[in-house]
Amino acid sequence: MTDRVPADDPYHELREAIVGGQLHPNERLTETSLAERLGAGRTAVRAALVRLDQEGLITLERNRGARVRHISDAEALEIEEVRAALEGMLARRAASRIGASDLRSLHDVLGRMRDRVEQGDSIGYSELNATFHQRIWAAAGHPTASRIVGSLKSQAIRFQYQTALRPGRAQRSLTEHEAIFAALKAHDADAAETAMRNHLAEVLDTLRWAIESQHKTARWLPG
Amino acid sequence: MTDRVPADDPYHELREAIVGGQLHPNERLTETSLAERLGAGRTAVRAALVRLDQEGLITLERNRGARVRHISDAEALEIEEVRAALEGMLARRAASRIGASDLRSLHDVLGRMRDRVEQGDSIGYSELNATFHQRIWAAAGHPTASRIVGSLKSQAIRFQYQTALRPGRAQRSLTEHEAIFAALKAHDADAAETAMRNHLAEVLDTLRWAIESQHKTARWLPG
DNA sequence: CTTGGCTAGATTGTCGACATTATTGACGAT
DNA sequence: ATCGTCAATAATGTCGACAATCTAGCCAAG
Repeated sequence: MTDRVPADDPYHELREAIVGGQLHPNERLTETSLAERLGAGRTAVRAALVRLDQEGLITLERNRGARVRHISDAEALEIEEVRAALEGMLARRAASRIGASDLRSLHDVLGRMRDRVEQGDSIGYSELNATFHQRIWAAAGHPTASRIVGSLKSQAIRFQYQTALRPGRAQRSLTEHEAIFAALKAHDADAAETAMRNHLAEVLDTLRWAIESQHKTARWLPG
Repeated sequence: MTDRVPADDPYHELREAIVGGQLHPNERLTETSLAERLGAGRTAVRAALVRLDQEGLITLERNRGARVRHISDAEALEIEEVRAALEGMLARRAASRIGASDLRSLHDVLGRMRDRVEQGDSIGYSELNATFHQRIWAAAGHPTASRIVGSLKSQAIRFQYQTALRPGRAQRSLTEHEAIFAALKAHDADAAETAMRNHLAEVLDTLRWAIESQHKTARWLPG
């Protein structure tokens, strides 16, 4: 299998490396070494770095080079808040536009999520969770909001699995998703937005809890 | 007021030129001529173009150069929807955090808005309107959301004054802003979000109306 | 008169070299 | 021993030149 990368241009490769966790927060990125590793020229790497900076995945300081951006806990919470607002709107839109085939596909994902909960597979559940939300964005037919939400998601990727640590969270999360699905199936815009906002408010609370409990166990670890 | 330019680097200058309307939608941007006009090197111009592309203000096609991005009517409506969702959240946050001095400043802006309505000065009103909203973003203390909303605003700049064309709109807009202010002053988060969402729903409707009536008068003008 | 291919010009993409700026480590003063 | 200063080194910022690519206009064939 030839590692299917969206493209071999430095931008996408770097993006994958950051989002995929190969490059760690605060890690220094020197243009020449990146150019070497990616088999590209320094010019192309520079262009990629500018894009990633604008996208919020790295920070670019004049004459001081690039680092993988470290998203603070506070910032992660902010991102989650924005997601809540936008996904609430997307759910509302999706409720009135979603078609039968998208509903079936959502129902299928939901079923697989239920399996994962029963098997206690948190990682698998988190990934299906992401899929579930993405299907809703697609059904909403709102490129502008989807783009923004997608960008935010990759910034906060480091926190993706944190919420799964809380005991019993997966079970309740599943219930919340079922409520969202029901509202979408009924094409009830108000209910869909409410259900989505409720769900993401819970996620936000859980994230606060996860960050809090992390601070208790490891108070001054770098990271 | 001496048109305060953030810096003389090509990125900010180009940004100002696009947002300020000196460069028109779909206008071709050639690197050499830009470099000449800005007194900068082609390298710096290229970097600026990459940033502006990522920001959505221009489109950059490989080997085909850059153009000022044309925001379609549909896209403008999408942007306004996202703004509504985000500003609703920001108003909610602002309600619980806004201090006395920010409230005074908001009240002051509101007063000047009232003056403009009485004088029938639509342009002046629109600008104060923008100021009013920006003060709320600042009071919300939410950099992530503020950045996104600010970026969206500059993309949709072309539509800024469109809503002012509707007869009687300014008067009702003023009333809506007064409701927002009252909720903020009372530190009522729910009311603030509701008032802001109501307001932006009205703006969205008015924008739909403006676009509609424009299509009636000039059906196939390029643009 | 229209359509298709082709050439000339213009524009972008890439590379290498050099100037400018930060960082690191050694050295000497206190 | 600690701190401040300064040179050596490494990295970034900028420029110019050349290659690759697109665009516009011309010319011939149908």
